[in-house]
Amino acid sequence: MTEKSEKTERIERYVPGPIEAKWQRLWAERRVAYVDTAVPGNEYYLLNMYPYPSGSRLHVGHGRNYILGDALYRRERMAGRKALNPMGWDAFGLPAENAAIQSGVPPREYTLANIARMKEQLHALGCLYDWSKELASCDPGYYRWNQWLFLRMWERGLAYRKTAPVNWCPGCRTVLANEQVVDGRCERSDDLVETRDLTQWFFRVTDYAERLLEGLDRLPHWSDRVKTMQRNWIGRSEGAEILFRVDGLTEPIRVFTTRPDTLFGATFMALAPEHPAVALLAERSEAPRRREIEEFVERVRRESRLERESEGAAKEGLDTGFRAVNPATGAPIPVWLANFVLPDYGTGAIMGVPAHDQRDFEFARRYRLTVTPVYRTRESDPGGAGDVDGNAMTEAAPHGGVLYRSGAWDGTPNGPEAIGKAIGWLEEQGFGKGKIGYRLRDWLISRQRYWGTPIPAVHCPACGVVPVPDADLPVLLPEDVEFRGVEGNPLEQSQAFVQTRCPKCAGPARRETDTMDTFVDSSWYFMRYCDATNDDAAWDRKVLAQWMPVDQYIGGIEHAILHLMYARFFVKALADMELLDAQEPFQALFTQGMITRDGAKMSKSKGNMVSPVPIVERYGADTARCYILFIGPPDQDADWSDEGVEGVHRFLGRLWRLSADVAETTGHRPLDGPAEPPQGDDLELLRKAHWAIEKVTNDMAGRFAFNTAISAVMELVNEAYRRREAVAPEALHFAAATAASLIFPFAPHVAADAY
RNA sequence: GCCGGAGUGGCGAAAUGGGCAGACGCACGGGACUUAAAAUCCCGAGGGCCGAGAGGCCCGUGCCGGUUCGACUCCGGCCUCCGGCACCA
Repeated sequence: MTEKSEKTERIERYVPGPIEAKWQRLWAERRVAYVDTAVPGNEYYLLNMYPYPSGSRLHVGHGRNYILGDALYRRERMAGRKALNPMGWDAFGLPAENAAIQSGVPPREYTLANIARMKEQLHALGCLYDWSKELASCDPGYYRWNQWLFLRMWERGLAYRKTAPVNWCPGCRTVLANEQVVDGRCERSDDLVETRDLTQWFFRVTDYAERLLEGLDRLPHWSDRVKTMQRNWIGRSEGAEILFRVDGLTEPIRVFTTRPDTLFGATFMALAPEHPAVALLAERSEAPRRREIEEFVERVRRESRLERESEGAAKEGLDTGFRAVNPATGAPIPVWLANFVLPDYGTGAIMGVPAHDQRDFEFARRYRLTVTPVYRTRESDPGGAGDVDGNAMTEAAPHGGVLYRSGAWDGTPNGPEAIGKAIGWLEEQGFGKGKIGYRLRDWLISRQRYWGTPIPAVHCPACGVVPVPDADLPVLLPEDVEFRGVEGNPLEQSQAFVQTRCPKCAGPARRETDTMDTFVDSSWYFMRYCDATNDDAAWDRKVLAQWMPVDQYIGGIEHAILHLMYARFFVKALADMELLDAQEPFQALFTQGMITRDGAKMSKSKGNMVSPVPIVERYGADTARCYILFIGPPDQDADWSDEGVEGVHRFLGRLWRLSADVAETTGHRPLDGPAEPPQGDDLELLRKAHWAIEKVTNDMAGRFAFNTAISAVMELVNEAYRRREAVAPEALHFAAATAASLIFPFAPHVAADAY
């Protein structure tokens, strides 16, 4: 081989493997990502949503998430920020338990094995984390504080038990939060969800409904999309609560309505079959009617959520025979049971105004109830003085026109004024008051499963439900449990766990066997990272004050409601307890788009997961990283195809060869020493370099337009490479150095090597 | 039904405080290097029409209108797709 071809050979061959191994080893050895969180100054807290280690393989969607985070993290480091980038594992949850049933491997073992493999893959992608702060929610050192925080919630009345109809998934044999029921089916197993009565633990999220809603206005760096989803979920509506006296009952029945102004048109009342007053009404009825009521209640409750809540479902009702009094007209109105009245919204009882509400109208027509319009418009009343015939209506009249048949409110135009008048009158007369209703319901956190944080409570026959004292934490998950997939919570098998002493009276007692929803674990893990090795407390408030809120949170849109709302609730509740100072957990949120495969979401069960590992093996981590960022704007969904990988790899090869060429001709590597100012025609290349600096800076700041940032560096490299024989070595030197710096956050290994 | 987002070449996509539409990349075509291949490099390309050629003309950012010297971008009205909520009183 001649000397020239040897040089050509060396320069033309970009072999990422050894380069990447070298830099990854150096970064790990030098612990470059380590941050002493107790020392203040120029902090930047970047966070990726911690992964659920359900399988051993990451897919390219995960990859996109972590690469995005790593790129931002490295940019902030380059800008001189003291950047914290921790990683951990959302390690509790049902799949590990199901795997145990199928394969006999204990959930802990299964989970730890998955964590080890996923960690390797993150490492192979060149993602840099401060592993000294690693946490796993299944570690007693973590869930101990989960239990501790639960006890604080309990002390404040924010954790409580109640018997309630709950969503029961027959497949998972556990209850689900409302949020985990999608289209009447279990979000995870897809089974039809049933309703069961169980005594369960709840967090009182509804106490924070208003603040969760208001807080959204102070989050300018969250997308409208996510904020809208949260607003819809909280579902605020203004209206009034009205008391209706019912013959035969001592207590009046409360009704929630957004249209108290139509009270004069309320011609019936309808209760949800689950309404507590229904039992009393049944009790006080004669035998045949009583049986009818009981049968109706039974029938509706047997319907699945899906059947009951689907729009086309027939409106079924039953006249209880009881009469309530319309407080405005003084007239008796019938009290019905109706399947369309939901037990857990408003008060579980409605006033029926068929003339002005389509649902009430349909119900009234079916059961021949009176329809009394109280608004008249010009169309329905051309003469201006006549009556609107309720019997002739074919659908509910839209709100409009002015009130009539409404006593002192007559003539008031439809709108806030009419509603205000009605509320004023109700309050004056003691018949009700203005009220704001929310769709949001309390968070059901009990799970009848093994692989979760045990709820630290003891059931004592003498003292009732007693909290486990802080000093006795953690309540450890027992190991003597077998997973056979039989009915019931596996935790109940462990006698050593279940049989205990009451912390209050020391008498024999039974330990609570419910575990916590894993969304509890993920509602505060970002705070634990800041003080991850603290054995005396969940965190030190002063340390936390330096790092919270998280500066930039990155994750999937699928967590737009559940996780993000619960985490916000935790921060607000714990701030009220003076355990921390932040009011919101995440200053800025970036939700990246999903990567689909032929339009379908990637999932283990569908078997359509694409792993980034083969790309790393074939082309190196830098190519994999740049390609995954290059496929499109990161906030947009993308359908996976690896057809463009070669192009990105060619680009990195050109950059590498360019810098090797510069080193060869100038005797330095591109970033060593200042170059002589280029002159003449070289200015064009210089200008291109400055253009790229500006473009990459703008694209990365706020916009997260990594695809166009990379394309700008491509342009710079292409131009420099094309003209490498024609321009002065100094100009080439400058262009190569600029390109290496700009590409560093995306392709750190090759860039570091070019330095 | 209410709310949010999107619609641009063969494909992924650029360009929005209004100013050359299609940067960058894939795939494609032509060429250089090579015995050959791989690798690498250079050139071409939205569609249509006219021209031997250099080149020229017309059309073109989901549809219809509007504002403007000028619109992918702003305004009005639709269509389609994606996502959230929904018998929520």
